[in-house]
Amino acid sequence: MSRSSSKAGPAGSSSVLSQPSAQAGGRPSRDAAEGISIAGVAEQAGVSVATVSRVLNGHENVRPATRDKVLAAIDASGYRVNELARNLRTAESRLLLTMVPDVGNPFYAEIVRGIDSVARQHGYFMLLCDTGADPGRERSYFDLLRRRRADGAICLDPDTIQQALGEASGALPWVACCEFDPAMGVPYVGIDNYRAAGDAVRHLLARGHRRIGLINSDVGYLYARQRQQGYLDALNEAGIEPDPRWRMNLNSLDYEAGASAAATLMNQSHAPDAIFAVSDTLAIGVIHGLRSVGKRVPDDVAVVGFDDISLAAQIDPPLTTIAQPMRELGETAARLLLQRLANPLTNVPGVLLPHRLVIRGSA
Amino acid sequence: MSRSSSKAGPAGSSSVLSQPSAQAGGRPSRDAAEGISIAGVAEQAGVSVATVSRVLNGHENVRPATRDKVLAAIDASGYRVNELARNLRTAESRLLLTMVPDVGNPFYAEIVRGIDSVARQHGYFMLLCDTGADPGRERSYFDLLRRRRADGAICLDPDTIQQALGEASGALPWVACCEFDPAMGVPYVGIDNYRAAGDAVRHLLARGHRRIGLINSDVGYLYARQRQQGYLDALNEAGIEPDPRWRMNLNSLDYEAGASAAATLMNQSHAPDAIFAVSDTLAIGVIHGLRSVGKRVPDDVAVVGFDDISLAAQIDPPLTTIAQPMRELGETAARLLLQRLANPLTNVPGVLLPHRLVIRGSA
DNA sequence: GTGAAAGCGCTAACAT
DNA sequence: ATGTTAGCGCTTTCAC
Repeated sequence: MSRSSSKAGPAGSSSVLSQPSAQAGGRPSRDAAEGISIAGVAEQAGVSVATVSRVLNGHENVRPATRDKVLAAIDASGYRVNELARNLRTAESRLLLTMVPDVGNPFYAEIVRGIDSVARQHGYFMLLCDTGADPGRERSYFDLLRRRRADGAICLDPDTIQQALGEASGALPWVACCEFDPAMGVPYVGIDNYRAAGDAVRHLLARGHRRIGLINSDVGYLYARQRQQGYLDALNEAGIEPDPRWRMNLNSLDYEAGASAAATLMNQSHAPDAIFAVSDTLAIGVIHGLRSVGKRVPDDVAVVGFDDISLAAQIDPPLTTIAQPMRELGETAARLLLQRLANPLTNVPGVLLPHRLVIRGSA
Repeated sequence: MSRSSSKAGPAGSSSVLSQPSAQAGGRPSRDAAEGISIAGVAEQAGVSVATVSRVLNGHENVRPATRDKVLAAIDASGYRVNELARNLRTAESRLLLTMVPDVGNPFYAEIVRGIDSVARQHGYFMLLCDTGADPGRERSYFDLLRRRRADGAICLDPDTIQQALGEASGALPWVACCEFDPAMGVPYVGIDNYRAAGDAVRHLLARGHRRIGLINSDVGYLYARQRQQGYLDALNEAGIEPDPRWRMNLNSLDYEAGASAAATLMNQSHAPDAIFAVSDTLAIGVIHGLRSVGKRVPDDVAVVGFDDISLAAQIDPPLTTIAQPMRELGETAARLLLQRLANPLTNVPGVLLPHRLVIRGSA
């Protein structure tokens, strides 16, 4: 493995001169024990590399006796396929990448599980990339795809970042999940954020609230802009003029961010009597923040969240929220990607999954 | 597990010529952006592949004019290095893997960030693997390492799973984080779980509690066994005979698991008046479960958690817990690994980081 | 059924 | 400063 460090360059470092190997073409040094190749197995088994390759790949036309010899040699030598080489040959890596803005947000966890399970089911590995919603990091992960180290990718990063990837990336095998702009021409799966936000607000309205605040995430997210519009329109339809002072955009979805936003929101004369937070983590922070300024939930201020992470049911009071079908979102994203991989020419569709209002104690 | 390559593919890639056309402004792309190799660039630039390789790798001895020609050709062709080939040649992938039992547990998020930041700082990519604490999955991810697709790995999975990897894996470049058995001879970083658990229990004792329950995770985790021992010994030292009915082992760290465990625990005659949960997520569930059976925290039952995830301060009541230096844990693990990669021969040490009791409202 | 040999795309000696 | 060329370890025709 790479244990025989390569920085030392060729032949120098590991004094173990393996084979005369006279030729030019400085090979990275490697020690024999670790680095047995298919050729070594072939030699040990007294067959050709082609035959070894055949048994490795389960081809039919190998005599059982031969197969056994090879298997024995593999076993004895502890040989492992070097997939780098295999992939170079087959031009596929069987790796799928999933880019998320924040692995710490529980919302993504279930989605990721969905992706992972269908990927694995189809013989792919899914590897998670934490981009921190940073364009530079996003870009470098995308390069992994561009440079063939992964076969495909699923991106949950902000719309604005996706756009910045450049037009060239449109040809790459990736799909957008949860955060997507249909106009971008990339396959996607997500929910109808506009309508979902409207549903949340209409629930609050039905409960008799009129001064409804919105705690939103960064406007770099298209979903944030859509949910805001849903919020605005629902209010307008109810004949309510939305007060700009009831709205906040946060660049973090952390609990703390929600808590201090809530405190800020309440610290004004005409404060809201209900708050719609676009993420459960935010909403949980909001409840905490409300409590810290002496407000009771839902009596003084009602709170509605978004996502329905598992924690939502556990806090006090249990959170009323808009549920997203997270597992399915992930599974669908993976299927879309696999579909695109299998046939690069077909036009993979965008799909919208249903959301659902879950009424619990907070509103 | 060797997987025979699926039928998907190769034929498809050649027909890529007539690709997207989806986007407007449809100037026919003058090259099959997919297929160009270093040889193509060399040809376009009128130089040899060696020269192209030189400018690609920033070598000195290239005349500026030549370099420019090459750069232009690269630019015009949209060429990207095929890292598979590069890696095959250099025998390193610059990929680091991190295996976690559950990406959904917030405890791991900060650790992962720590790993990621030092990895990136050193020119490595860190990719996350969700093993679900499943031996099979763990094993297959480990194969990525074994088969050279990653240069190194950091494992946070249960001790029992680590052991099952087999002796051969001892030679592989990986380190254990948070969950480790010094006897295994693998570099590690973590905390003193035995002492930390003792500290938690002693705090409860100092608060006057005598019937202290333990809600623990699966015994497959060494840390669970160590914390249980710490709990037991602390009780014994205080002259208290630990009642086995106060102890539970859960195979999940989910909130729900904690909630129902708490309910079960309280549903007995001589119920605990305090509970030590070995994870904050569990503890939060415990508080919820306690509330659902009519117990107040901390008045009726005190609760101490473990980890100090950011949520711990946000719930009601704020959670008293044992803080682990998560970020540092991750950073240290990454440094250990890098160290081992740089010099496979040095004996990388195990390191223990300090924990700390954080007293808040729940106990 | 098995082997010989041609590359996959790249890097690095070794020439020039 | 640049070109030639030998592989890295593997899969896969094409012979036998």
